[in-house]
Formats: sequence, structure tokens, C-alpha cells
Amino acid sequence: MIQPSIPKGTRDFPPAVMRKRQFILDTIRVIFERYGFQPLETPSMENLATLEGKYGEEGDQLMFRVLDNGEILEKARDAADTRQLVSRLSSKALRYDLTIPFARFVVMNQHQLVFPFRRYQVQPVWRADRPQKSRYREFYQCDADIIGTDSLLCEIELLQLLDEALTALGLKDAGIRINHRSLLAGLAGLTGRPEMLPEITIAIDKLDKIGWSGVSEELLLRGMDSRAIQVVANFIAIRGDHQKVLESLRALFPEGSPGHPGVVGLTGILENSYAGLGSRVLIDLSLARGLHYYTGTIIEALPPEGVKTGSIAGGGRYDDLTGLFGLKGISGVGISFGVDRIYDALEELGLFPPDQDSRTRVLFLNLGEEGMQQSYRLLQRMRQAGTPAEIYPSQAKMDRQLKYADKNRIPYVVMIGGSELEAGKLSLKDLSTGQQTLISAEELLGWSF
RNA sequence: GUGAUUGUAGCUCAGUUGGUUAGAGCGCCAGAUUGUGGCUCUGGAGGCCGGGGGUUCGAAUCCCCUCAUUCACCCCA
Repeated sequence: MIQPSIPKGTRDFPPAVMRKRQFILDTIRVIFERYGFQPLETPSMENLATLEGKYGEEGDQLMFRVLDNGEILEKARDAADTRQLVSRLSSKALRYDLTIPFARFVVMNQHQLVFPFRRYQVQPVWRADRPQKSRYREFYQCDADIIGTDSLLCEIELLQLLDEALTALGLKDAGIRINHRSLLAGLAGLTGRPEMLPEITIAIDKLDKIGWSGVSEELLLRGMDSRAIQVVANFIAIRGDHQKVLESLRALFPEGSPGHPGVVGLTGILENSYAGLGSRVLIDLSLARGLHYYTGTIIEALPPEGVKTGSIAGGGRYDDLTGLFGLKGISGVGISFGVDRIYDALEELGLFPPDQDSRTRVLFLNLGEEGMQQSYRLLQRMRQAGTPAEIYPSQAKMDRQLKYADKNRIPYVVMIGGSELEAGKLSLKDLSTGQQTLISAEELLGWSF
């Protein structure tokens, strides 16, 4: 006998958990649909060439590769190094996110699609990360993307969608932060070390976690001088309401400078009368986000204060994602919800709505052949009428059948046994009160459960 | 990849400076109660003390290795 187990970082979702997950998924899906996004699913596996190199070196290492079938030894024999060995043994990998497969889909179907194209996608993704709290090796993403337009209206829509979804999920206190990649590029230019853009973004992204002293230490460690570090300090010290921040940015990045598109972008998104985005959206110049393909606006939603999980949703604009697959000049913008982290946050805060189950309302006891046949006919009629109902499959002791109802928290029990058959009626028992009444079949079908 | 943590019954966990037959609560099964659940009472089943090696008269307990777990870092949802 082997000890049953599941792979590291994966989970079973028992019924009680699934109910809560479905609440999250349904909430998000309904809002996606309401915003006009169309459903899409792509395969679990993609060709390695599709995924490789899209997420940086780290991403490549975290990808789950699928071993090819066939003569492994033959293929492996004269491989020069590990890298070559792996590429000979594997030509497919599990998807790492939903965005790259989406870009691949768009390029493959460019002639059938109508642009701008809006799609949403709810599927698991896999990362060979080391699991820890709120980090799994298999987890779900819910993505909505609009591709084929660079209109800022899309950013506005996605921010509103995000705001609406967070509210519907009960996360009223979740904050939304926004930034723009070209502001970060502009910052790198101001330091006089434009080539250090990646190091700068990685460092300042940790501001929340390690504080300014940690960030400056890291920049120093990466070879930045104190004058340049001071430039970074001044930059991320810019905060406050939209107007004030945008004003400072305008002064910092005049027309023609590398940071200017960011100023224009954020101004266009935040300074308009019709969007009404409110105070939930904050400009956060330290927001960087890891994924390499973002080029414009970047968006992130954080769980409410006190919850330790990382960001629960994120997204941004990518100007040339499909260019990787040969289709140039198509801009897109998307948002992604992390279901598992939203789950953990709601659980931690006790924010799941209490009444999330549509479990069985009525159990028919099985008290003998004749009664069972009548019960089954009634059961079918109740189901057709939309009442979740079931019948105990075997003629077990009554004690056991009632315990079954009790443990599954089924509120009503119907009994048709000897005495009921004699009376031509049935007994309906309310398990919460213990009350039992003798009623007719018609009365049962008219009962409100 | 780096650094820690914890592995004892189905679950949550006790277990004394190393000392008889390894315990509790919950859960499970049976009975009190042959057509009435929850509550109560009584009884029962269930453990290679993660695995391997070592020290010792004697190891759940000490040492080494290994596997698994959880957490933090890195990175990320």
C-alpha cells in the first residue's frame, strides 16, 4: 500500500471550499461578461517555444516542462549540457500565465478576430516555485484583456471593472495602485544610469516590504552612487492626491523626455470627469510589477490592511506582446485576478457571505420497497420543480439515514413507510425543530423549502 | 536556489533528566433506543512514534543521514 498524497503546492478543493471558490469565480465572471468580454480557453500545455524567454530567466526556470514520449535515452545521449538535455527531452510546458497563450491565440487567429478583441479566461496556471503561504504551484488566474487598441478608455474600463469586482467580493478596503512603466524608464534616465532600469524597478518595488533603508542599501549594493540614489529617493517621495503627483511629474518629465508618455497616460486615465474612479485608485511610483512584457500603465490591487498575502490582482498595458509571434503594432491591456489569494484574504478576514450553499434541501428516507417507489416518483417531481433533493440509496436503519441528513445539514426529511402508506400520506420532518407532520403528496409539492 | 521549522491514531495535539503494555480530545463503529437525528452514557476498533543507520542493558525521547511538511528569502498571483 502506498501513502496517498498530492504533489507539493497542489490542493484538493473539498465541497465546502469549492462553494467559496465558486462564489469568487462566479462574481468575477459575471462582471467580465457585463463588460463585454468573451470567454476563451487555451490548452494546459503550450509548445515550449511559445513560452520560453517570455518571462525572463527566472520564469524559464519556474516552468513545468512536459517530458516527451519515446526513446529518451537515445535523444539524451550526446547532449552537451543540462540546458541542451532538457530541450531535447521536452518540447512542451504547462502554461505559466494566461497572457502569453492569449497573445499566441490572437496571432494564430488574427484574420478571424474582430479588433479590438476582448476576451476573458479563467484557468489554472502552473509554476515550479517553492510553495509557501498563499503561493501554490497550481493556481487559478482570471484574466480579462482588450487587444487591438491603445485607447486609454480601456485602462479606465479595467480600473472600474477592478473596483467593481473588489467591491462585489466584499473587499471594499482593497487599494488599487497605478503607475506607468515609462515613468520608471524616465527615472532611470534621471539617475544617469538608464541601463539600471531593471535593478531600480526591482528594488523600489520592495519599498512596502523593506522600507527606504532597505531599498537604498540594495541600490548601493548594485553599484549605484549616492547621488543617483538620492534621485530615486526624491522620485518615490512624490505622493499625495492625483493632481499634486501629476503636477510634480509634469515638471520632472517635460515633453520629449522618456518619462513623458507616462505623465500623459496617467493624466488621461485619472483626470477625467466621466470615469469617477474615486479615491481608491492611488498613484504609486514605487509600483513596478515583475512581468517583462508590460510597457505602459501598470495596475495592482492589494488586499486590505493587515492581510499578509501579496497582490490579489494586477495588470497593465503591453504595447507589443503579439510582436513576439510576428504580429507587430498591436497594443493591449489586461487585468488578472488571483483567485487563490482572494480566497485566502476573504478567509482571513471572514468576509465570505454566509449563505453560499445550495445543498440538498430534502432527503427521502428509504423505508422499504413500496415506500421507496412512491418516494422516488415524488423525488423526481421535486427535482423538476427545482428543489435540490435526494433519496437515501439503501434501506439502512432509520437511525443511520437520519444521521446522514443531520451531518449533511439537510433541513427536511420525507418518510414513507408502513404507517404512511396505510394513511395514504407521508411524513415531513423539519430537522431543525424536530417537528413532524403528516401531509399529502400534493401538499409536499406545494411546500416552500 | 538560500535559511529555518515541524513529522506520534482518520484529524488536532500531549508524552517527564532515555525506563514496564505510547496517551487525550474530536471523529469512526457498536450498544443503551428493532419507525426517529442532534445531547448524554457505556463499550470497541484504530499507531513500524515519517524512513534508514548509530549510541545504550534499554530510544517516540540523544546523534548522523534521508524523505516529507510548513514558513521566510529570491521571485511572484
